[in-house]
Amino acid sequence: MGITKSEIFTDKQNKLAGMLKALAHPARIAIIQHLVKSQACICGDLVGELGLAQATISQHLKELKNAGLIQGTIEGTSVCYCIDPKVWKQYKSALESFFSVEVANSQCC
Amino acid sequence: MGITKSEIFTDKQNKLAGMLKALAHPARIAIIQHLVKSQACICGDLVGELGLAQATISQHLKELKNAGLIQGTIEGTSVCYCIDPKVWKQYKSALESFFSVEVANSQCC
DNA sequence: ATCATTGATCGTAATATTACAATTAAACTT
DNA sequence: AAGTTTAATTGTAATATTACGATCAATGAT
Repeated sequence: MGITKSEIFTDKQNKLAGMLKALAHPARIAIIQHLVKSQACICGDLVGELGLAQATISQHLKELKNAGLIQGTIEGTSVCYCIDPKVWKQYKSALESFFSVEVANSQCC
Repeated sequence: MGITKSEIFTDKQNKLAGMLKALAHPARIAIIQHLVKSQACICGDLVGELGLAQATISQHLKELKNAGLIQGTIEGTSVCYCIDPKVWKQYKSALESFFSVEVANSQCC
């Protein structure tokens, strides 16, 4: 039906999936990379950099904001976006611990 | 329009987004965790474990298979699924290098 | 005050995803 | 051979996502 049955999974599973989803789009990856590179930046920049319409970028920024990954502060007519280092580290360690499990090296079955 | 404009992003960005997308669902996280725990397992198991219909789980398994994360070998009437350790390590290092960039610790702007 | 700039929001269209019942295909069991 | 079991596939419905034009709200510039 297009709706995820969140209630049957653990909080951790839902949260991890949500984190991954927030970054599961090349535009959002590109935005994050751009923010990292310039350490602080303005939305208008991105509209020039990426080849997407202003409304579309604003939508992606909103998702990243909802995920807590970025913050925006109003700066005159423009908005200054940057990565929230605390949340970034949380993401990093959550994914690290997910991927750090040992996977059997033997052939399947 | 619902279609991602892959052509305007780099291969790396598209690939990374694809990796994240493959895991961006709690059911797929749960499947991976179950496979890790039991090191090798059978689909029927999962239908019992998770509370999803067989068709739905089969669909999620297909996506993980397309992403290269799991392999299935036919074993009589059932299929034995397990994680591909090589691809798993690729994911791990790709995400590690994405998250390893230093993010400014100062307040925004 | 008027105009320009910037970015959020609204409305809409196209496509993708999630979920499941029903069916099918393949291999085992009797 | 007939029936059973297992998992893939098909068809379908509901919802979500992606994208963009148009508009709106807020601030700055003239």
